[in-house]
Amino acid sequence: MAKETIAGLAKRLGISKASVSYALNGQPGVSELTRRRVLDLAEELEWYPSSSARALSRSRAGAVGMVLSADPLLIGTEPYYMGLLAGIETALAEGDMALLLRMVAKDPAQERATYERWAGERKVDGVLVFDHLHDDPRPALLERLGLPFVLHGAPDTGSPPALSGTTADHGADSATIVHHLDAGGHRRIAHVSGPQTFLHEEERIRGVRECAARHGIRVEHYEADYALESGRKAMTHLITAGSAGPPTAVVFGNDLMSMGGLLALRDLGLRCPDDVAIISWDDSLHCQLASPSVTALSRNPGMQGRVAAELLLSLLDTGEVQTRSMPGSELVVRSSTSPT
Amino acid sequence: MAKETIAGLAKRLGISKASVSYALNGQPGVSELTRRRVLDLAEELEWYPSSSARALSRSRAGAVGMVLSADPLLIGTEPYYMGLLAGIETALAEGDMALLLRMVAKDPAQERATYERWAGERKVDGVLVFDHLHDDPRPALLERLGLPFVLHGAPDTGSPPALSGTTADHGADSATIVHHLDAGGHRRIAHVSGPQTFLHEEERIRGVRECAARHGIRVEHYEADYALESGRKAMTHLITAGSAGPPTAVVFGNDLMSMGGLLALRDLGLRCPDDVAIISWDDSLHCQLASPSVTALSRNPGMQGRVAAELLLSLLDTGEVQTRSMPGSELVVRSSTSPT
DNA sequence: CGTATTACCTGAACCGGTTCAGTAGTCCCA
DNA sequence: TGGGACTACTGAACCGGTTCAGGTAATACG
Repeated sequence: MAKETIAGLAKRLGISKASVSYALNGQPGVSELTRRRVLDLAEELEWYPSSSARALSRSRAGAVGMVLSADPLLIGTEPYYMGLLAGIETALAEGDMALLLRMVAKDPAQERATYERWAGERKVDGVLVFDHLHDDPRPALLERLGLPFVLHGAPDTGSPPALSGTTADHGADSATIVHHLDAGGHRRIAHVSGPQTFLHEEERIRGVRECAARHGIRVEHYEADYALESGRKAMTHLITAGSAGPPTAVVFGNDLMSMGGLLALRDLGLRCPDDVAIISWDDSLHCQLASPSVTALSRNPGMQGRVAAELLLSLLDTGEVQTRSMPGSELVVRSSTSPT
Repeated sequence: MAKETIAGLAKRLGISKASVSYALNGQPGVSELTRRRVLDLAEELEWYPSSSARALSRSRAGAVGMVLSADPLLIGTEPYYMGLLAGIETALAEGDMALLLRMVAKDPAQERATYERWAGERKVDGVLVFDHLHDDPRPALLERLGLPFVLHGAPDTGSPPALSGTTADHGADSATIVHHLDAGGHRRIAHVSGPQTFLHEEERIRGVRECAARHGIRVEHYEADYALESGRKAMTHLITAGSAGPPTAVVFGNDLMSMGGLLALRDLGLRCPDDVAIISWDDSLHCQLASPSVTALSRNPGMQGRVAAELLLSLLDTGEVQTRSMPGSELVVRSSTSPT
């Protein structure tokens, strides 16, 4: 229990520190016999190498960082993040990396300051970046800081890729959704997206617009901010601010907004799906529990986190910059688009 | 951008490493002039001290750990954890501590191994422990490992407290709930709790039983496991396995089980609250969105996390073992207990 | 005026690992 | 028999901070 050190182990075994180190790290330069003796002793003493000493001499922190930059309110209610986190942690644990988590209010300056600090202190070996923005300043910043990173939801920039990241086929997702609505006979739909500063929203908007055009469906776009209330407001606006007739179906950018939309319908005395159908771009327990239950695109956040983390690990390990596309999302059809 | 070191700064300024270190850490032994020069240069160069070097020489990791030990499925759906995390992170950030997060399946051996590893590697300065168990082996383990910890939901062990932790007044919470049901005229209620291995569940069960007895209310207890399905099963059992008449109100140990209960009622063709009222021991968006919306005890997980983290910080800082009781929970009355 | 005190500063040791250059010893083969 | 190659091992430097035990020089005191 007294804190042993490598020097201590060496003395006990009558060999040098160097040999102990080689033995522990599976490096050549020691006989099998010596290696066994070292490993056995380490186990017997329940000894582990000091992470800080190791980090110092290897100039490697043994940890990756992740800044969750969102409204504290949203963080607490958005199940997507938890799933993502779980996936990330699982992958990192397998690669023997620790996860440093930092939550900041939606404030670019704070996120930036965190990266600068982490890079300066060499506290993390790399970071996971989420929600790629239009003209995102973060890749350039991280590049300048020399901090390796993986961009979750990166643009597909051809090969070889310019930066490491995961890509999702938003066009295919859009098509899945629009096809489903088309099959349901909808001719006037609305798309309530998150902020267009997010690159993936831009792609989704385009995807929906183009696919709808091909099917001769009129689509109205409304920009909101992922919060429950903004979904409610969007729906109210779409129904009451009568442009050329209200939509018969509304696609929401996440589950919370979908819930808001549902509430708005109830307040307006309209029925879902009979009067207005609803689709959520994100599945979660909320969609299952709502009444009516909400048709949703299941994106498997756990898997996404896992893949992103694996990319980062291999980037740190081999320096290999690569992108990986997410497995296609699956549409879970529920009552909100199935007229009775 | 070239990675500066303390030696580099010292050379530039023509002074010794020691002086630079003293200046940076606000320690005596340098003139105000020198201190300013050092700080200015550090800022100009965007220099930060290497965390691993600092950790090594101070023998302090600058991080605290937290093991989230739960079903991956539950972690992803249970909003309580996210709120807790957000609170913890906020407090830690203010104290300049990093948060190391580790998620493991509900497996005591893995949690134990994580603590042993962290202690051995001196990777964290302390840990946050959640969900105090009956005969919890963790305090003794952490004591043996010499790892300071704060127990969230510790028993109130008089003064001076034996270990650092937060306490909640489960008796008062129980009373709040039972009073509300009593006022609603309920005479036969059921309490669907989480596993009794959790100390707080034990206290809740006792609290509900005793308070109900004082009011002449009959209470039936059912042990479940926090999952949606178990709530559903519990409700089904309570209604159909007719003991002396089904309850007119059911208290669920968390929000997920409450949702399950609601689903079961729907399946059984019963109406809430007219046939059976529901109260959740945990508030969340689910309770607000459900139809009917569910009366819930709001426990403010963010605040709880914050307090726990602050306790740990002060324990690490001053070594002071203390307990702090959580601000009382508040009952948010909604439709599920308000007959129309 | 001599000495004790203080303020400021420095060289060197230290934290606990990794790693490089170098030293024996062994084996092999011409 | 001698030398090249290989294996097993070691001492010491190094990573980048912190901290301790002095050492000046200036100031205070009797």
